[in-house]
Amino acid sequence: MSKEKPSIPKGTRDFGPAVVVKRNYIFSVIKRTFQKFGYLPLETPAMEQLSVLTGKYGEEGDQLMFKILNNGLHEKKEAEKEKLQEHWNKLLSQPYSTPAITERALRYDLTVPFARFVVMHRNDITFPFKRYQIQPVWRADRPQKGRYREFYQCDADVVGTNSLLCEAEIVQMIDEVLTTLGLTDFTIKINHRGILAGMAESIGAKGKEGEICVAIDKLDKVGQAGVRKELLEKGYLDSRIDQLFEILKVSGTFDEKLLSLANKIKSPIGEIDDTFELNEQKITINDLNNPDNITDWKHKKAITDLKGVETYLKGFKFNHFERLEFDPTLARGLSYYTGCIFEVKVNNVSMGSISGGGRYDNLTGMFGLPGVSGVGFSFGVDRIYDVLEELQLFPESSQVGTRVLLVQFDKESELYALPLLQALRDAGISAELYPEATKLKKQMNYADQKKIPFVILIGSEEMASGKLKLRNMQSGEQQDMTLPEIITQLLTPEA
RNA sequence: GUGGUUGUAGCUCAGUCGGUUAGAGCACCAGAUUGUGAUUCUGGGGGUCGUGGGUUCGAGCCCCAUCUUCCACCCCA
Repeated sequence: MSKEKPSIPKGTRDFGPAVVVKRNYIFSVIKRTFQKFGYLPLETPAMEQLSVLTGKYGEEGDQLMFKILNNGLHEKKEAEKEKLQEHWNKLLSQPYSTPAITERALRYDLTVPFARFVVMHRNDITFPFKRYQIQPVWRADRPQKGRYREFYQCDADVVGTNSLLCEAEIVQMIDEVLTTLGLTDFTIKINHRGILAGMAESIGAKGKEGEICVAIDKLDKVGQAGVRKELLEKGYLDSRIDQLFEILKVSGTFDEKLLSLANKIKSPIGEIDDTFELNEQKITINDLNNPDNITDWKHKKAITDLKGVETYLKGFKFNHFERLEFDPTLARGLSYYTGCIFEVKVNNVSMGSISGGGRYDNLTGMFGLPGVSGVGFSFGVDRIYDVLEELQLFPESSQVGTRVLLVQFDKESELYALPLLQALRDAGISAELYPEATKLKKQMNYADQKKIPFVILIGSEEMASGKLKLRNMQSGEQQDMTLPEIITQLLTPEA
């Protein structure tokens, strides 16, 4: 007999019945919306080949990946042991994984496996291909609030089209899901990798938008002073940082911000590229609507993409523009995004982003299928759950369960109850019979604990008369009724 | 990966300066009540004080290690 206390790995959780019911409610809202927009379900294995995943999420991602130890390692033949030892030493000496030790890993997100799927089945699927996927992913991150090592993502992605219609629909889906869940105060932030690249170039840091992004993404957290400090440490000059803040100083409506930024990043201030002609032409709102009028400038696409998304949304008569914010400081790290990027924040709750996504032009290219652009986003269910719990937004109706419990007294009443139980179930009422003829107190208590709203008592009197005793557990009222009457009553929605 | 934090009954937590047999509320079980839950009353069970070492005559309390929780970084859903 082991005295060992059972436990589960760090950052993982069990979900009890009450929690699963609520989680399923969230899943169902998300699924319904995805399907409404024409996305179909897909599932992929929990583990992928390590080679499929490595290098797709940057250095950090590679480190946070759960790698799977090859099986049979302890059974290797004597002759191979020395070689194996070598590999182990290599593995222990530095962050390096050898195929002799590990060649599989748990999936880190759903987008890369999806790209892998698309490439593998390129001949079987019709493009544009729209799929949604709701499965757990694993990251060896250190657990924190809203941060787990095993968590669910709900992805919707479409590959095989460049159309900004997809981006616009993503905004709509986010808005619809969160609104349906009862959330009202949230912000869908949108930005574009081209904006970030343009800002980097404008301060003479072409190609280094990575470290600039990491810094400015914290603007709302540590303020200008904090960002300045970080950039100074990275070797940027004060004057350059001033330029950066000047560019970021945008305000007003979506269009006003876009226009302001368009003029600020149209021409690099720093390290002038000889092949690039300084464009003094002032961009106007008209130019945004007819971008062909503008002579080409770097990162024009970022501006016209964002404008295009807005135009589609206006066409949809999207009426929640106050929730859509163009935020040039939004800098999502995932290394594969190339176009628009999204992030969603619920306001006035202590929780990071609950959704994010973006367009990626070269994910399938990494698997040998170039020229297939894709865009997608993901909901973090675990975080949405915490937010709904904090705001007490789970509806009572989302709590499903048994509606009526049959209480038995002895073998005779148990047998008598069986056809009744079946009839109730046939009528679509979730019903259960207490499986033992124990004391009434115990059976009633069971109904109470499970919050079963009705109990049917079947004793000798009831069997003799055919009138069953239906007890309302909330009010305590009971009345004698025939089975058809009971079924009618239970099917009537509560007033 | 860095810095901090937490762990005592199923749950939430007390536990004084290191000193006898570690407590409370809730929950659970039984009875009051052999055809009635939630309310009331009475009684009961339940602890290797996260784990492993150390200091001490003596450790829930002090020291070290380790695991876990939560938080801030890095990064991210």
